[in-house]
Amino acid sequence: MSRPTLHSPERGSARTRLLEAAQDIVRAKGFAATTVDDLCRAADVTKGAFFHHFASKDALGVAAADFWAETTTGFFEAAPYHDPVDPLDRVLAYVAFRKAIIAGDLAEFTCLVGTMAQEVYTSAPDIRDACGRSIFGHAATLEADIADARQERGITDDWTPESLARHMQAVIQGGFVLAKAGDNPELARESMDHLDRYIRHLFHIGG
Amino acid sequence: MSRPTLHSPERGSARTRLLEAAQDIVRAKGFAATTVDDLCRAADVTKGAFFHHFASKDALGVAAADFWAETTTGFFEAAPYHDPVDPLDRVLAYVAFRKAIIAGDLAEFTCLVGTMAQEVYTSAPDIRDACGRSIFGHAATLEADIADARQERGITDDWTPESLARHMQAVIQGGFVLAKAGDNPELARESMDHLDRYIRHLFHIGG
DNA sequence: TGACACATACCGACCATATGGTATGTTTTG
DNA sequence: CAAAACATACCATATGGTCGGTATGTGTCA
Repeated sequence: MSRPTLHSPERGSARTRLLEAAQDIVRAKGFAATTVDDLCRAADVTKGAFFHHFASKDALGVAAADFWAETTTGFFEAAPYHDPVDPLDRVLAYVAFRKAIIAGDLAEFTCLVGTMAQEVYTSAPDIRDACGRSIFGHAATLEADIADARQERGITDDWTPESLARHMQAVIQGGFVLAKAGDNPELARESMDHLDRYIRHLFHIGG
Repeated sequence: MSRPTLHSPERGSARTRLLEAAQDIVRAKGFAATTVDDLCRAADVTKGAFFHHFASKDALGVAAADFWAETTTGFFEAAPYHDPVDPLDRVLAYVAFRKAIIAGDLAEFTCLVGTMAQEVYTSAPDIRDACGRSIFGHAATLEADIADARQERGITDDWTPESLARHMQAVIQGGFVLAKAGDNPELARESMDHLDRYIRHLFHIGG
């Protein structure tokens, strides 16, 4: 779905480099504060190339959100948290994985689409919707494991797999907000620990 | 601490009107996308007045975060969730209160400092720190009730009142992010329900 | 009491520059 | 060769910020 130009969409094209630059810069400065020139400079591309590939700055925002969805989908599909045979173990392994990849600089592990959605949700509905597709699409990938775990463990409490999957994303996003506000990644990990504990409680598992 | 000018700091001054305008506009458009002219127009104030009261746009950002901390502190102090005699009931009443005030437009109930922190955490450390003070200061107001509830209920599990208080804020902030991304306030309420369930589990309370 | 010094609050025109976007090329590629 | 991919110069405007000026107190002292 990566806007496959007829010719060569191979890695390293100007379009791709711009989208990759957007991931880094927008996560660090936000979308509005990121200028077209910032992106061109980082991607080593001229303005003409930028507007050849994107009709406007907002159009790049949409494309960046879509690109983020693609890359993260691939990243999470290849992650090792799918390995356990027990579905609940897979869910808990997901949380552990999300916690484990919190490392280095804040802009390296926080979420592009969560950041953008906060900023532009009212002024750029197109971007907001693209961010929404990314977040909720990712949440949906957790539903099957949660549903299987529910069935396997005979859980009948009144919460749904869809709802828990979304809540997990909310905790992750909220952890990022606090980590940024406190300038401390540990704050994000802390909330993941609470999320882990919550899920164990939901499935009646001791510490 | 509201910069009490010697003369008349009475409500309705240009400075206050600008800070109130900032609450509305920044929550809707984000800080970077909010222009000084936007604020002056909304506050019915000239640019001269703006830069008389604030040395720069960033300085207004800091003042807006501080102003937010003041107003929300008063708002939550006056809220009814403090009434229950049982400390755990107060904690749960807080969550119920946070859920209850989710109404109307997204920009009306979402958090100014959470939004700003996400945007400027790296480009404007002063604003980020002011946002952090607001968020973590508010979280701290919950710690006493949580600690009392822990003691009263004989809970000795390995989580701290400080940590839970922060996690509660993370869930709230994350709920706002999802509500914006999905353009649906119900998504924020949904996470509050999970938070309520988590706290009940932590204190070994049935549905 | 009145006049003077002084501070604060506010006004509105102006400025330098940054910014998104365009027009018109030139180069590359299938 | 034709179309896509890029480059360069340029434009209109938006934007943060400045600056000189005015109006309204406020304290002080003769």
